[in-house]
Amino acid sequence: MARKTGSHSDITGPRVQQAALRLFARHGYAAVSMRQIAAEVGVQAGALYNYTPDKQSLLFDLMRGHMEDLMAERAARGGQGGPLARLEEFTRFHIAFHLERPDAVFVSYMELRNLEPKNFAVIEGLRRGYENELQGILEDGVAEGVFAVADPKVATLAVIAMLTGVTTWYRREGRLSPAEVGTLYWDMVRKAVAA
Amino acid sequence: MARKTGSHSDITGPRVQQAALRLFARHGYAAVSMRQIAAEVGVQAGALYNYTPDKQSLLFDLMRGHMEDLMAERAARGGQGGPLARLEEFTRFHIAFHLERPDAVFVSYMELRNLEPKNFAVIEGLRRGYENELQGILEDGVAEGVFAVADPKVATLAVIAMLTGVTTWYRREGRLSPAEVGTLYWDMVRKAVAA
DNA sequence: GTCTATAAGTAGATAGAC
DNA sequence: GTCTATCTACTTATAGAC
Repeated sequence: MARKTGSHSDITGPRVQQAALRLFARHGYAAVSMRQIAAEVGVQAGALYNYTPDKQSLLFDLMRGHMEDLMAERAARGGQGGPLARLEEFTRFHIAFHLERPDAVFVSYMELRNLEPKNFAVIEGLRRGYENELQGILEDGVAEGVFAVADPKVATLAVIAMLTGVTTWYRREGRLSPAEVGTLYWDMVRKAVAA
Repeated sequence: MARKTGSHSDITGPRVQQAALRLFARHGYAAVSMRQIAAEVGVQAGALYNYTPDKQSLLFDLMRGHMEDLMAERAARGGQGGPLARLEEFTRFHIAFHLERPDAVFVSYMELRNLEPKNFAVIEGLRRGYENELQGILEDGVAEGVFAVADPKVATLAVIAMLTGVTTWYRREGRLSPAEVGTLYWDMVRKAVAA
């Protein structure tokens, strides 16, 4: 099927997503208007509705896409080796993945409140799946005696909070490379759960 | 000076703050209207302007109050003892203080984007002062050889992110008391920075 | 101190021309 | 596919009666 003259659908669509992500990350979902997004893309507000049924879907699609990327990359790596090796891999992966997508991370952690209940349930399900991966590693390590954590669930949430916090201060122009940051955090995670 | 008949200033004022805090925490600053706050208090929207010059001041006063409470309570305790004792005190204090004020914590960490530049600078200054307390403890411990942290600044931010993250999952009705949570986190912090 | 009424502007979303 | 124009509702903030 030949494309119609003047069709920019395959170009404008991704640009709408990018503009929304950028603006939601900087100012917050509720503070950003459809007109602002349109201006960033370079179209009028009405044109946005060729690419999204409404503003809420724009937010939900961004967050679902981010979480699905996260899960897909985890699945691709698969946990090889013992608990210690898997924990190191998880830690370095989490840091690297999050430092590559600061806007998506920010939106995914800050805008949960602005999801409609049904959409919230979907995102929460994906997040829970990711957390369970880490919890499984910690529980395996405890069973083998290489880790000592009094409460694997709390330890999981504590480690993820620590790792994700890196996005609040890391700057690409700063003194540390993502790999160096990964090493600093791995050192702390390793010791925190050590037997 | 006798109070005028019908004056509720000393009662309504705090109620406005409480309602704003509650609603900002649940839905976000940008998503909450002055009418919603007024409805929660039980007055009309116009009456709110007897207590705040504008919506932005409402947010700023809440955040500044929270940070000043935090700094005041820290100052009152003062760091006695060696680095290990001071770190334990800091950790347990941070957990307890944050679990007592979930709404204020949530607003203070989520709404930084919605502060006007001048207000943002004030809050950031207060936060920096708090972080410096922890960084000083870690640096003292490294100097004495009781701690081993490759990068005290990064370790400070990592520990604070881990501790503050407790507010995202803790529920009063849950299986753990605040003191028990404090002990779980202290165990991880202690090991994470241990020599 | 609180009310009602209102000003002046912006929101999300849609209709129809091109 | 994008535009202009518009609908309806809501926003912050103020003015003036009581």
